[in-house]
Amino acid sequence: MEWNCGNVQKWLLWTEHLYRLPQVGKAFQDLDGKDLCSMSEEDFRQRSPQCSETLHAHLDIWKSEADELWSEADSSCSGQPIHLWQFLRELLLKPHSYGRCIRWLNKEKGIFKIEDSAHVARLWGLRKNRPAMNYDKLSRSIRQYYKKGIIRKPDISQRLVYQFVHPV
DNA sequence: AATAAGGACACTC
DNA sequence: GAGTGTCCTTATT
Repeated sequence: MEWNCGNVQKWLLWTEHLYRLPQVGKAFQDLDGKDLCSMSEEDFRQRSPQCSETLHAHLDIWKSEADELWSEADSSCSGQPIHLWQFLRELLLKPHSYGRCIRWLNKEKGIFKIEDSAHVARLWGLRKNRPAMNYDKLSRSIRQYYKKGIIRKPDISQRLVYQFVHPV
């Protein structure tokens, strides 16, 4: 609801890339976030007959995750390079926003579980501007941390459960 | 089918 | 050269 026309265009660009859509930005040039949110699927159809279904569905996903995704998109504009382990820490520090997709199993020991791998990967992709990010690739990066002593598997290995070697 | 481990290579800073 | 991102094979759950 706070987006200006530029934010809308950025979202469109990202969505085009994600779903390999043709460029539709021009058809939405004059819209800000409020306009976009008030659009029905029929409204989308009038502006972009080819992509209306995809755009409308994807906007629904964003609406349902509005707070968290807005903060991600916002910080990616002026963002410093962030490491994956720092990003995961950030999410874990905000259980109110992210507790449904990643949470501590044992905060003292730094053990955490990724409850929704696709969601966490999507958030990471947003932060890094990598629309093609998924859990396969995110987890590969986590594994790189094993030999660096940043993250490891807990003593009793469980799916989607990792442990920070140096808990805060 | 999803996740896990790690090699290999490309890319950006 | 670091830190991924991408792709892949193989094994495990």
